[in-house]
Amino acid sequence: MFPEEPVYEQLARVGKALASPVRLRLLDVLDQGERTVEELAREAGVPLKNTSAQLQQLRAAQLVTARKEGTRVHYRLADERVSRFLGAFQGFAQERLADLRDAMTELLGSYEGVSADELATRLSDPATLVLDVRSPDAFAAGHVPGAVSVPLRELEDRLGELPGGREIIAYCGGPYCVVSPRAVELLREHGFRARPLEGGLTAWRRSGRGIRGL
Amino acid sequence: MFPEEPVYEQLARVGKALASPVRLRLLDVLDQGERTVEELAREAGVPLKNTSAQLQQLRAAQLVTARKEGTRVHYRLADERVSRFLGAFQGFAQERLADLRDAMTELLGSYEGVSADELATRLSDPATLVLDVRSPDAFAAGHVPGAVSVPLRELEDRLGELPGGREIIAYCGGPYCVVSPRAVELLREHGFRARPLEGGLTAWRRSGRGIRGL
DNA sequence: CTCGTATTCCAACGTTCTTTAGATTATCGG
DNA sequence: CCGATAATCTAAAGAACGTTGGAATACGAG
Repeated sequence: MFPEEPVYEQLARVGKALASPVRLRLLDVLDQGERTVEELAREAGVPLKNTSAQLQQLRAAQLVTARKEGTRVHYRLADERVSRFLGAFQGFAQERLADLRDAMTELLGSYEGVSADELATRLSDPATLVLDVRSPDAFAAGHVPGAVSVPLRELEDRLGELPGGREIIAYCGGPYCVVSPRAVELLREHGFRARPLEGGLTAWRRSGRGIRGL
Repeated sequence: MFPEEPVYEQLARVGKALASPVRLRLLDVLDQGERTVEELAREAGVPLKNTSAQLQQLRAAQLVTARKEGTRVHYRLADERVSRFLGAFQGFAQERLADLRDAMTELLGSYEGVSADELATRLSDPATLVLDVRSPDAFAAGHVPGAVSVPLRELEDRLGELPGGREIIAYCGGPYCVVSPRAVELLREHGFRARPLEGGLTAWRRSGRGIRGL
């Protein structure tokens, strides 16, 4: 009577993949670059067993692919279109749910961010310092060329290393990462001029610009 | 420790809305135009109670809005962006899941369809007949200007009414609607030249062209 | 005011999904 | 070959979701 059912069932497979906060977060981490299961679990704050289980589902929905190397398995988004769709999905959800926008401003504050385009033009400007405030591991896995790695944890102690006068552009992982706004807050309290990169490293990657591994 | 959680929870709300075959089908019907709960239930082949329950969820995710008129409630997609996103979602799922493409060709056959653009140019061509093979109710709710309503059920009996020589473009609801391919099959068996409209009335609507109510 | 219709609310059941513990596999280094 | 590590598989408990029956609401017609 309703032969379309299998088609909608297939469509729902993709929807289901996007239906869990844990999976969405894993996708956001992977959108910064390839990661092993262990790295993913740590960066996303999800128990390892669970991380592995959710990755199986993402793989079944063909959103990620795995590559085995020795004893560890590296996951990555299946291709660039997944990244773009993820961006569209997040944008769509944001324009739709006021609660989501509220949660974001509460989380991220309301610093006017720098766009990926603006960052690109500033890269060669000696009056700008680009600061990667993620973990050293994340930095090693891929970062904006020319960025300096200072994990947020160490930032307060290492303020002396930073040159005065230059404007600092701080970034972290994805569009919902809280780290760079925290860094900007700290920097401004100590008299630096600082702004966060809008959308984090993910936005940089999506804008088609290269990242540099270590 | 991981303050981003509420944000991902909100994102997942939208994902969850897309995680059920029933809801996806309801959205596809609504993408053709406004419908009451009862019409939706009938067109989608879902029990009325369940239809209502699922609509509550779609409303909570702000994908649809309701408008009360007398004793019945008319639902529609919240705005044009929902329709566009739905198209992107379906396209993304199709390019991703081979199983989905298989289910589609099994369901729809492999007639080369007419694009909405092509249909637009053909509308004024007297050598073309545009055939709406959906139910009279659906036709009344909105159709391609100039289209003739012949529900698939009646098509075989009314073949005599159709002019020979003209090419027939048959359409039904959304991209996964089986009705127009069936109609094309029937028409070709009886010697007519016929092709389906790619993506159905939904594609026509999305392409920004008007539809005519009754 | 009462009745009938369209829809929603509430509660309950069954199913599916998430999470985690325990066992298992695969690979590397010795 | 043995032991250690990374990841997965299996199974089971718990939470969330889909579905449906019965009651409730809201409205229009008479």
